[in-house]
Amino acid sequence: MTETGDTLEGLDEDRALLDRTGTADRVAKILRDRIAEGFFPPGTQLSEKAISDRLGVSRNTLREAFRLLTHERLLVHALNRGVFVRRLTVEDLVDIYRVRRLMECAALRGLGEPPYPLDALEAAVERGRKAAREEDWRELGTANIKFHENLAALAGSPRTDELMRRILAELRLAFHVMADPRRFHEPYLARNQEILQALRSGDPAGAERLLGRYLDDSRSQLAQAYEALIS
Amino acid sequence: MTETGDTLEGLDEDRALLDRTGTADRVAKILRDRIAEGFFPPGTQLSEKAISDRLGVSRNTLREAFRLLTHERLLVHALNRGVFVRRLTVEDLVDIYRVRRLMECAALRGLGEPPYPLDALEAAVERGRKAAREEDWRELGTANIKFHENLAALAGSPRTDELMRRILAELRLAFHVMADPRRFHEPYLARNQEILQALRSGDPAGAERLLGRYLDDSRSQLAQAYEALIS
DNA sequence: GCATATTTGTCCGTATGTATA
DNA sequence: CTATACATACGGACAAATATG
Repeated sequence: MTETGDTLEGLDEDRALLDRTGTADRVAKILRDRIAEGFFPPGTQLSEKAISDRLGVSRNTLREAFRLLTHERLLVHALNRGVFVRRLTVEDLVDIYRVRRLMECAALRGLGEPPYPLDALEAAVERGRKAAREEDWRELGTANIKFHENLAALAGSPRTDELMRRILAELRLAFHVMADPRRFHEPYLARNQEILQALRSGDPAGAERLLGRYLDDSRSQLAQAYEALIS
Repeated sequence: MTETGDTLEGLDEDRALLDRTGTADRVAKILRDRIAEGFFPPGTQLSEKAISDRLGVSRNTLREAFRLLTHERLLVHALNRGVFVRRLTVEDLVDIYRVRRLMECAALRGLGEPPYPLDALEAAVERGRKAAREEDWRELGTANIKFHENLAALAGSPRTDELMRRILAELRLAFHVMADPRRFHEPYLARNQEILQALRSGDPAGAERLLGRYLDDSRSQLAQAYEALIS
């Protein structure tokens, strides 16, 4: 039985987007978005033939797209068996939070004198509040992630930005298999606000403390629920 | 079969997976090594036809290898023009050192109580001393890089390890275009030893201070020389 | 600016190897 | 063990873009 068969429906609309720039990159973007929104859940096999037929591109081109996403760790490649949407282990989760703590705290610690460019952080919080009002928990999760992406961006390093994008995209793989998204996203909106407030008042050290606790709590909660889920 | 036979059974599959790496991966490794050793200097165009002919693989396979290396930032891809060995800008250099400072210092700061697992660091220093004795400056540069790779590895995070490997491979692109490699590698051997000594004596904070100065000095020296070189 | 040769982008058909039912 | 489905890798084809004279 193939998990692929039933989940190919919406791809026809994406076909229209296949104009301009490199085909493989465009295909990768389509698949990346599908994975990010949970359309292809972790564990799904992505069949070369099924998808290349549906998207109207050759298998060679699709394979190039697969390579891209494999390097972004969204797919895993089993030799002679094909590619599958990554299934995170608990160890992966723990490591992702280890890196987040390293990078996000280091970004705050490296700040100079206030004021800081906090516009993007304000926007992310506002986006989260709107999502919470509308009870759109997936959107709230995305907004929270955006907040921390922009937090790390305070380091002012393109490579750090890319690393954070990658690692948070990975983390989203875990979000999509959680049963009760509200419980996993709503409490952290207020805590993001606290962090932002500390930064606004020129207290990066305090913000770093809050952030450290935030990450520890989030990791514990997620890892615990995740462990129960995949066992 | 004996009970021993049963417990060893699974290993056969692992062995099979080990030798059976795909052609594209093997090609990528060949090219990666060539680039790392400076055989293909930055700016070189890598022709699809020339290389696929020479290596005896099809163009499609070679292109997959190119994709891998492009994602490792060792190659750049110009649409309809081909792939070229990456040419670092001064901004790239500065950003690489920004990330190094972030990651390496954070790794030291996150250390718990001594003693620490310093074997790999000792080995890297020893390798550097040997290279210095033999006046093999390229090898000394490699040893210094290994030292810092293992320094970051103290964080105990697979993702951090991978990031450091990638970023230090990028940095090597700059090393290869430097005129006087001795001046750029020899002074730092002693400073690595100092850092190691601080760690041995259970003083990670001191090691972090030394490391910070090391990175600042190295960056300044490299960026300055590099700027003069590419202008 | 133009015409030509070269190189890349994309796709196809096929033979072979591999895993799974 | 066999059959089936799928991935791997190759070589060839043609269009499109680019470089060269």
